[in-house]
Amino acid sequence: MSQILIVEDEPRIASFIEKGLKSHGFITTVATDAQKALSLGLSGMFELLILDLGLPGKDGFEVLKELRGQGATLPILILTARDDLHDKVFGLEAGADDYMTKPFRFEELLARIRVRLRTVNQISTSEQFTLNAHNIVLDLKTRKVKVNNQWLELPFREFILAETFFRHPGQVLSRQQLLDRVWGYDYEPGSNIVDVYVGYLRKKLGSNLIETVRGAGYRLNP
Amino acid sequence: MSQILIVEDEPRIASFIEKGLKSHGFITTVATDAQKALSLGLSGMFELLILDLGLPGKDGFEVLKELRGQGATLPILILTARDDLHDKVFGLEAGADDYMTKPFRFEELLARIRVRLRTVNQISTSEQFTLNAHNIVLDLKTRKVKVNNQWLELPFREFILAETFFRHPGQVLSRQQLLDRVWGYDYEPGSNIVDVYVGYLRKKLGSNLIETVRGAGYRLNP
DNA sequence: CAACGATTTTACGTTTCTTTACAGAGTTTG
DNA sequence: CAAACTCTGTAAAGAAACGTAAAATCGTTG
Repeated sequence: MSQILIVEDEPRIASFIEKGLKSHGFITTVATDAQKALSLGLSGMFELLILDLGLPGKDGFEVLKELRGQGATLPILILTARDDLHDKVFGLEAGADDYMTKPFRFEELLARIRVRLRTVNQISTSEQFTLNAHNIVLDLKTRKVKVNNQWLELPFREFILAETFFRHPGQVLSRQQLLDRVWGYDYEPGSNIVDVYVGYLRKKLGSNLIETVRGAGYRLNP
Repeated sequence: MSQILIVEDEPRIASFIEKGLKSHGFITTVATDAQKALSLGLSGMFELLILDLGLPGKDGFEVLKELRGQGATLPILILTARDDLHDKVFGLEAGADDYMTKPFRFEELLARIRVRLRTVNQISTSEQFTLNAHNIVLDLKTRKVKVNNQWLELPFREFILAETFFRHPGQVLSRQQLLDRVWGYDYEPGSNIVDVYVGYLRKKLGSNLIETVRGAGYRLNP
């Protein structure tokens, strides 16, 4: 599977990304400063680079320019804080292939990585575009759901939440897990937004689809 | 009957699981460290593995990865402490088939084991989805109860307690046994919660269903 | 900017679970 | 047999978890 280099100095975020990618079969390496980032990035070992522009001393941007200057061709996906719009624009001009603003949802990072890797490895890794359970079909491309033989479009959050359940049928998913995956890693804790959205899904997809596991979370009835 | 490998270093829990499984006809082996777990897990002798991720030194996770890395295909059911849930968010997908948080009820462990073994031995062991006695029917899937020809939904604890009685008709079940099976193995002793719940069931299902055996416990009147 | 849909928070009602307290039934013992 | 004690039954209070309507916020679009 693909080797991915993560350039990130905040341990919490680095760990968030690393764990998630490893569990999806990627091989990851973390570089915490510009020096390591450069040497590893130029080594040719990696198929994709995730670069946090918020490195201390604005080094992230330098790393990007230097890598491209030295002829590195691997896809580079940059992470920026939301208010650093400025950085974002220059980042793309300086050779980044894509960017995400922090905080971000893990699933979205994954999707963007897949897009970039697919353009590298021409071999389209026969991906699945629908998920189903309980006579319900999720179409991952159109964000539509077939329920009672009727196609219905779901809002963004609702769809991602549904997708998460459908990817882990029968498994108990805690509110925190769902927050991480659907809303992002640093979402305000103590919110009941997961409950609210589970309610929306039950209303639209049927009330016996997602069952409550008291004290633990929710589970897709498989 | 099936051979099950239990990887667990806490003797109390290992014994809790082992006794319960043996009494249900499984053949069990306990491994108390990562080394034994690996060699036994790879031996091909076992049809299912119960793995405590809380092994000393975070070894549990390594064992999981190593087993899958070496090509072990047997179903793996992991146990985690509730507070470690977050840490293990991604570990779940690293090859485990199911997981439970500690403390857990024995009946639930049993149910999950049955599910996993059914997918291995394709021979669907025509499982029973209802239990009945005294003109009362328990529907194990919907958690509903038919009494006086009326379907009635029971709260979680009440249902599990009822199920436990129905699975052992005529047998005296001590308060401790019921605590272990319905509430979990480390529930605070000295509580009269079993009495309270027996009271609930009597009120809902009829007062002559469960009889008191003074000084010993309760028994389902068969 | 008004209108709209999506998202998030707030607030509160409901259900489920647990403890507590005490009444009453049963047992033992002097 | 009555007092003392143990065991059981149950009401009620309290706590925790969950569900959801409605208000507030945010972002987009005409």
